[in-house]
Amino acid sequence: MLLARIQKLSVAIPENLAEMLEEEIIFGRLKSQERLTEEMVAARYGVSRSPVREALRLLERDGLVTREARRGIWVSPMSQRDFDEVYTCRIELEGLVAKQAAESADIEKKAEFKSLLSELKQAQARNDARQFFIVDVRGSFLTYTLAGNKTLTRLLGGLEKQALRYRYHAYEQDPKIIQLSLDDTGRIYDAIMAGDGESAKAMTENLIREIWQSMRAGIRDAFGEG
Amino acid sequence: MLLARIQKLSVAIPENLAEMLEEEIIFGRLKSQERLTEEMVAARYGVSRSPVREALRLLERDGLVTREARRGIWVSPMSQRDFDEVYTCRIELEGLVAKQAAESADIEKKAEFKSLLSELKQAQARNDARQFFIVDVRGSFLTYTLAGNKTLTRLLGGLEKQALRYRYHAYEQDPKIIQLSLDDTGRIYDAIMAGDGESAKAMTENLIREIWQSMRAGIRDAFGEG
DNA sequence: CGACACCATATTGTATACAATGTACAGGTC
DNA sequence: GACCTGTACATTGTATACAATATGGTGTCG
Repeated sequence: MLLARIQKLSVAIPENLAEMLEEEIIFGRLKSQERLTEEMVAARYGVSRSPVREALRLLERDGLVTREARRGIWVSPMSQRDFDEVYTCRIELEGLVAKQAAESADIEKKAEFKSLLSELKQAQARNDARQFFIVDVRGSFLTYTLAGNKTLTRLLGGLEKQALRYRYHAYEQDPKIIQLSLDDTGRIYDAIMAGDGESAKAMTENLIREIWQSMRAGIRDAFGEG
Repeated sequence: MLLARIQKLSVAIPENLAEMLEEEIIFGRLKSQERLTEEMVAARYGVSRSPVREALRLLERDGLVTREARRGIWVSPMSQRDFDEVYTCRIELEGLVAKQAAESADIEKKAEFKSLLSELKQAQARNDARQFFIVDVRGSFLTYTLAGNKTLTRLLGGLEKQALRYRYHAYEQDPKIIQLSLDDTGRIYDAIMAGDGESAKAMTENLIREIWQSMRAGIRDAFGEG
């Protein structure tokens, strides 16, 4: 509904289902560790279990649900440990993708960062967190596209969604979190547009590391160490 | 058959199918861009299309097959571009996992590297590339286990398999490639056992970078730039 | 009273039937 | 002769029926 739709206009049922469930999970309407039965999901969306199974496989791939053979499927638990895992990986991979994006020669695509940044500012000004996150994710995907590294995009796609769960939770508790990253994000976009790969990489790593550290205690209090 | 079996003794059909197909792809019995129809695979292994579909989803997750909606499924093409993608990601993530493994306090598990190293030497002495790769992969999974980072393991699982395709191909062309990494691998194992995370990380990054560079031209000649 | 075994039920796993769609080839038209 | 169109076929996508298994409760035996 939100993330994958940016990538392609696919109309396949499993992908659409997955997108909708993703959004439910990211924005907390499906809570951590809540159980999902195939039949329930199928009934709810008016389809059979076949496409539901495939959708759940996709969510499993992206770490949003956890499956135990013949036992069932649950929304993946959140914990400080999981949060740390996601963020240590993100530091490395987001840094790499920022560098590769900066090294791209696609001037026109790079220019899109300008409008994205103003959209981010608007969303921030209106305190519209949901819109902020949506635009932020579009920025991530633009970076991925520029980097032109399908493998890296595939890996980051999953991490991004897991990370967003934590970020949205943090926002709910303290809305000013979305202000934290705006200035740095702008500087990173500038470095990418300027073709300064090393700088984009370093700033991205720092930004993610900072967000990680600033959120860490709150995550532990909310979900435990894990 | 080879890789996943190390992780668990699962007997689920889709996982087993995926393992067997993985091995076929890694060792080149299923060639790059060869088409796979669900019915074909199902008939070959004597099961219905349902578990085959799930197995193919798993392979898709790990980048070994490429799916186009309603068009079909192919063994993922190999190319220098794809090779570069896999290796730039591996440098970051394998470095990270080596560091986190070194920081583990699980002495007993760490000791397993000793026997692994001697197994590697044996395989090398006998010029048994297949065995060498199998043991090497076990070393990777031991490292992943020590790191105790499920997210990172999930990400690397896929990359590892893609990388192994290229490594086995390179071996077929020039068997001495398996000697390249043995000494460095030993030093990395030592650093992990000694708890020297930064050193393990640096050496791992260097090793993978070296392997990458040394294989790059051969990959291009064999599969094109992509 | 506790523990173990057994059975009922809920849920996932697999097989199969049917639907939708993309591809290739044949035929016709300009 | 080239290009477009329509139809047959191959293949994936979805629905449904059935099988296997894990869970929870109940009853019985020690």
